[in-house]
Amino acid sequence: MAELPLPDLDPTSDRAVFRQIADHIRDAIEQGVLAEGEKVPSEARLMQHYGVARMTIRNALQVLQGEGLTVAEHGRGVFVRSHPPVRRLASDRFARRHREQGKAAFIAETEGAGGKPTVDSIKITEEVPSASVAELLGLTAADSVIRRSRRYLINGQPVETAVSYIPAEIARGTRIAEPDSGPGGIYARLEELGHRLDHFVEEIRSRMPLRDEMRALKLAPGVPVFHLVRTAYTTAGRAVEVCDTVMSSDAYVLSYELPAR
Amino acid sequence: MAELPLPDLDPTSDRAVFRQIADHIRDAIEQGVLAEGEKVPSEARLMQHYGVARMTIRNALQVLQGEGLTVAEHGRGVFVRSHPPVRRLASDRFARRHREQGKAAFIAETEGAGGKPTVDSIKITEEVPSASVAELLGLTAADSVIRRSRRYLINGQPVETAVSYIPAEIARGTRIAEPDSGPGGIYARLEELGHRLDHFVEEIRSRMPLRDEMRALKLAPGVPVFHLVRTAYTTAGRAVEVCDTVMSSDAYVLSYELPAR
DNA sequence: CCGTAGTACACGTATGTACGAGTTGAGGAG
DNA sequence: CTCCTCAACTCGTACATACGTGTACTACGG
Repeated sequence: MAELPLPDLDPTSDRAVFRQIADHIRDAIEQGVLAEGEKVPSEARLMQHYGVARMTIRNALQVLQGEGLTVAEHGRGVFVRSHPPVRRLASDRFARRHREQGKAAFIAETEGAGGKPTVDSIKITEEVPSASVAELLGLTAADSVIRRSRRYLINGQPVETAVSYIPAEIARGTRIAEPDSGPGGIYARLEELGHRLDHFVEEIRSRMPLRDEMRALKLAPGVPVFHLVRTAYTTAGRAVEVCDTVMSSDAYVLSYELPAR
Repeated sequence: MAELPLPDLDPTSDRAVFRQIADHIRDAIEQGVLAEGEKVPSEARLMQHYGVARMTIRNALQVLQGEGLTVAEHGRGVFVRSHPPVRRLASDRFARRHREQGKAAFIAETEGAGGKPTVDSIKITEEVPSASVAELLGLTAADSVIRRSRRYLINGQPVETAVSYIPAEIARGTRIAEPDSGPGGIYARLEELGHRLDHFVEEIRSRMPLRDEMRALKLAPGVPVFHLVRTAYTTAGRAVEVCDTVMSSDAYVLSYELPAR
């Protein structure tokens, strides 16, 4: 590794030393002096360069990690985070013409982009929905739902977890309540059952992942998630599915078209 | 403050002590034992309770702060983050019927929700666009754009920064190039100039804020941002504006309607 | 009664030390 | 030549200590 030219500390500045150091390294990353995947000087080297204690260096590195700029690997070093190729989700991704090709949206898209899609951890239960799901589906406290949860992976890398809720009255006993929901996915099944889909509403939040989500999606520290809740409505105006998904934010770009009229 | 009932450490666990402590406090927050805005026991008290060094406690608190669950206030204590009321952005927010009311989208919405909207830091320049903006607008390297940047606040709290790019050929000399763009905002001006708007395309990313963004939006540590790029297209199929906005993720829920056909 | 100075307490920054644990590569044994 | 051991280097965890700086309450004095 060539010598990384880091500036010296400014003793007259009232900015904390560890912040100054974080600034130096951040600048190096943003200006490409430290490229993606490249190794940041070790804690020991930085201590020597700046003449400060190890904790000061670690504080600085922690700042960068919190910003999602670096990842520390135990025993190897600290590296500039490399961003994986992103999936771009277009607003027509659930259009019927795609569904009629016989593949679920995720599989079709991923293969189209040259990736190897996998779905695992499929679990199906019947239960009483939470208050928010019940409200979205227009159900009362007495109704129950079929809950389909699963995890999506691209080339073995988890990118998204999803949980669908369908009124049990609709889905019970159908293929929707089985692990393999068949060609075209559950939206195709819903239409076969006479629920002609009209539109979806998606609500998007962004936040830091919970502990379980961090594990399920193998997220690096400092990577937020999209939390997306999609509700499917039929032409009759009835909500027939709610899908609650959590997506790694650095695997996705969401794209929507809005009317101006 | 009543005594917070925290469990003891599990010495047989191979989970790091500071992680165990973070888990305890996180559980207390998630189960509502520690409510929003409530104070987490001080570092000194936690040291005493667990019988560990201050650094161990600080590491634990840092974990929670990185997850966006708590905020430390110098001299006061550590508090459970309270989430501000969120603005829900609907996909019809740029519909013409709203525009014709004479108010810009942001102002109308905020007042409707009972908040006091402000716009500040309005800066207007003419410059050569970046490659990505030029591509979205379909411009060549020789063309320049009018750049309108501003910051939006609700009740004095900054929630969003936005930068619009409009081809200079369209906007130069018009009210679009002036700080006060007039009733209905720049979309109304564009339509008056004969550019009838047809639709918008929004691309949404989520990531941790840069330093400047953190300052401009007064973001707490551990709060990600939405990065939204909207392109406006006319009925003639021409892109007439690109708007690049950064929004505090805990002030917004984005909502979109997708066709199923 | 009010204002202010002082003090206790809170988190922020920084130093130094020690040991644990994962990774890597060099060098020796077979 | 190959395999294995071991040393060196890396980050992870944890201890102890000190002082700085912002906050809030109390007690004193005017």
